[in-house]
Amino acid sequence: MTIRRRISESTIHRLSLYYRLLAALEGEGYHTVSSKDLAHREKLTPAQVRKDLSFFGSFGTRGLGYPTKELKARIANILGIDRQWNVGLVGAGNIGSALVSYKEFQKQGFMIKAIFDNDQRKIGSNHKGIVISDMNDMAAEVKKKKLEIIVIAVPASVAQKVCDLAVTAGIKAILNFAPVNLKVPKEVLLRTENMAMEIEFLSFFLTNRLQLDNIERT
Amino acid sequence: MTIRRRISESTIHRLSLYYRLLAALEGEGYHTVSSKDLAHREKLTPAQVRKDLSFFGSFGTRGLGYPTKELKARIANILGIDRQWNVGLVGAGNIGSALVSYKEFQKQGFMIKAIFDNDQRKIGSNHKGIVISDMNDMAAEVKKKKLEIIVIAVPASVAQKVCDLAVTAGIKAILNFAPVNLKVPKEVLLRTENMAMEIEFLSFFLTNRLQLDNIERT
DNA sequence: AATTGTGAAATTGTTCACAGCA
DNA sequence: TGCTGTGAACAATTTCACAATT
Repeated sequence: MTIRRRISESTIHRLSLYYRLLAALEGEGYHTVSSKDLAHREKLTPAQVRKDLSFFGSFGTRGLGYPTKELKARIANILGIDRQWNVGLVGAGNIGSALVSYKEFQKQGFMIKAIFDNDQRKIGSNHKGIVISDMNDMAAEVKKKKLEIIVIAVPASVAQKVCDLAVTAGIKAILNFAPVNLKVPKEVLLRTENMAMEIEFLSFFLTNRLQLDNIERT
Repeated sequence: MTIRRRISESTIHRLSLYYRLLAALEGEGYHTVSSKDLAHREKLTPAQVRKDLSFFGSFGTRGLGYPTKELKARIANILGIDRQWNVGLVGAGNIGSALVSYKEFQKQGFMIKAIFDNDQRKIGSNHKGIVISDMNDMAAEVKKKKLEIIVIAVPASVAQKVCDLAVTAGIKAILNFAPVNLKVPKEVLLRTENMAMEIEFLSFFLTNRLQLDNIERT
């Protein structure tokens, strides 16, 4: 029997949350957790937690809850973070440096195996153990180091060029930190992270003095 | 007459997109834009664009479209980015430095007016024109510099402590880059940006070879 | 007694379709 | 004619409520 169900973006996002929570709860010595435990710490409802998990099978025990370690492992497997990913970083500037030292990336198995830049002064130099390559050698490096994900951390003006290089090199997933809408073929996954948009969100709520849910207008 | 309508997170998020798009279109010389123009560049439907805008009044002209400049100004006003915000940054490490140089912040009116750290070697030194203050002087600095938003860019282990300091200082909006779930009183706005969760998203889709919409299970 | 797993109901969000206007 | 503004229809998501299970 094959069931087709739609998994929403929010469900995947919440799986990431559950994963972190389970790691924390495991550390606190919880051998089992209930949907209530998980929901409570994330301001969600227990029903939603159960529904999210039920998309991928049933691994709880009625009356008891979920086995912490097993559920964590299962979610890691669903998210694909029970393995290592070879990541290439483009841009050895401020954001790039921040990402290289971002422990959370490595902890989740995202290993930065190559750094690219177009600044001749930076190329060839060593950045936390990784020699910086010329952006134009991307295709060769992607092949040699089996890079699977490219993180773009260059100024907006060159981001599309970098993106095109990555696509040409055969990359299938791109995480973009440049504040620009990149164009990619439809088979390439693109996720754009715009930090300004996050702060605009706060600005909107501060301006309208809202409690994150209602607005009144005349 | 007072109408109460729910404005969703996605609507606000899309307003940010429209704002950027309008800025671009204005630069390209468009005096008016249609909902179709806006929708097309963002993979949305024209109806959705119109619906989003209609929450805040009607500023289009039937048959013609929306006046680019006016609509952009109106959205800036709705988002609260037609003014300056005094922002305090906590953490002069990698992510902090990246944010200080992030042009998009200033362009949108988010001015970093103070930087805090707890490293005695950094305190007192000058970082892009801003003298780094002691984290423990936050309350005084918030008052003196009229800081309205605090950006947390410190390691996860000290993030809650920093958050508490900010709340005590009377801050009402916090943008958090530490990969941890902060606890704030309900009147304080909190937005947490977890870069690892963004890449996990890519990992999920790569692992399950999905086209961002369906999953098959047995 | 506690808690899962899941159809059904309720709610929220998106798209349609068209009247109304420039 | 072209395009907005919006109620109505539709679709997706969340919550409810309860049988099933330990």
